[in-house]
Amino acid sequence: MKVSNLFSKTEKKEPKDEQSLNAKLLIKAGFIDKLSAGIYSYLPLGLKVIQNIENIVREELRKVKAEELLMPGLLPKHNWEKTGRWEIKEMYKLKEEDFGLGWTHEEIITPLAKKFLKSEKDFPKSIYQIQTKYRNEKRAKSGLLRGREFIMKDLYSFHLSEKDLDEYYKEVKIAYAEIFKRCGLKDHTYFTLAGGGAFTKGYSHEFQTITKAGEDTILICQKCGFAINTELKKDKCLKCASTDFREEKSIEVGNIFKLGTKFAEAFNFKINEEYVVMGCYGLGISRLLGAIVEVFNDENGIIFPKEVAPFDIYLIDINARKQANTFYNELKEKGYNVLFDDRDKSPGEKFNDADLLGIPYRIVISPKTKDAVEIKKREAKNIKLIKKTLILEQKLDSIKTL
RNA sequence: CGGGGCAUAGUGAAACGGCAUCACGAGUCUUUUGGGAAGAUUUAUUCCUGGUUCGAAUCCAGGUGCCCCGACCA
Repeated sequence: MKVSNLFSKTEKKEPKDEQSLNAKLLIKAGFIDKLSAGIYSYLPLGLKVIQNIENIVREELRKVKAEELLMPGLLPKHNWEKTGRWEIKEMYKLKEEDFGLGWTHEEIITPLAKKFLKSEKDFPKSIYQIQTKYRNEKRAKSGLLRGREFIMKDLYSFHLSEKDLDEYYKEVKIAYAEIFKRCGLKDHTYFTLAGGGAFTKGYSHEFQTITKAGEDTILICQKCGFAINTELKKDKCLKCASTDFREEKSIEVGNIFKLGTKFAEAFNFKINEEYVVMGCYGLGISRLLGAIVEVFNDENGIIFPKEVAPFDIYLIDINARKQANTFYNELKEKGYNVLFDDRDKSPGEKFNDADLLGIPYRIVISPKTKDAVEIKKREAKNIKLIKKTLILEQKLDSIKTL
């Protein structure tokens, strides 16, 4: 991709109508555009990151044998009356129509599963979707961290016993940990015990990413690392009984619930006279983008972890357009995702944009560099001179001197 | 849903009740090129509705939108 062909352009100034870091940086860099409070467009650059996150989620969920489907977003009142959740304030309802916009999908997936899962042989089963959700937030805030419209992955599992659910729940927990690790958030994300909200009366587990922009507060056990959401107000670790906690602000990026038989009862979903046991597992895709930006940035812009970055390399030429164009094509042939800044702009402006966009590697070609290129990791201070052939022969990540 | 703040060009800002101005961006042309270049030129129903006034971006009333704090929640 060439910068001159990009749909979006970077802004020199931050938007004045955003206070949160993730929204400021993502708008300034041209990843998203605000339509209304808590409602954003994902521009081509932002969508690339979203798709990278989605693909990580898909790959990890494949490992726990979940199948992907897509349910409607426009949902009939009928289903919600069965569970008594039509009156929940978060649901956007259409005036004079018995429809509402989907904020979660238990009411749709349960009767759908009942239609296809007919006998013991069909269990266990887990299915998920990645979809735009709508929630009537009284106060949308913090950019992508709390929107009225957002992208969410919701996975639902169906079991014939509580024990089987427990086992699957553990598998999903591991898959989630892997997802957050690949998104670069391993050291910032904690498995946390929390309340059940509108989903279950029991406990739920959250994946909480530490950031000052977060709206939750968690207590992290200093002994075993297990965390508890302060909404529960426990005074000792439920895992190791230690009372030594560290308090942190955090944002919930994933949440897993054991729904039990609540929804199976509402829709009379039984196998061999026993209600089906369900689990549900949410993960905020767009919120994750916001959280990543909140965690990884500096005064010059975003610093994307490599697996989610929109491109691998930001290529700049200084009075060497032709050589850069050749190298651009060579890099592409080697499988790199390259963003080539081919604009007639001053080098300083290109350096600034390279930093702002947060692409992991920046490569500069100029008459000075000859058969080498200048290469710099986004977070590094120093520039290295590396031969072109070396970069084309091996993977960038495996070049030790970088 | 309670409280506070704000609303002027694509973006960011200025203008005492008296000609809407500046910077950047974007378009065209010329010259430039190692951390946000230079010149010329083009680029606006001052959020909406009503009121006060000879005259309103400015004052008043109502509305709408956005941000922040609180309550609530992925």
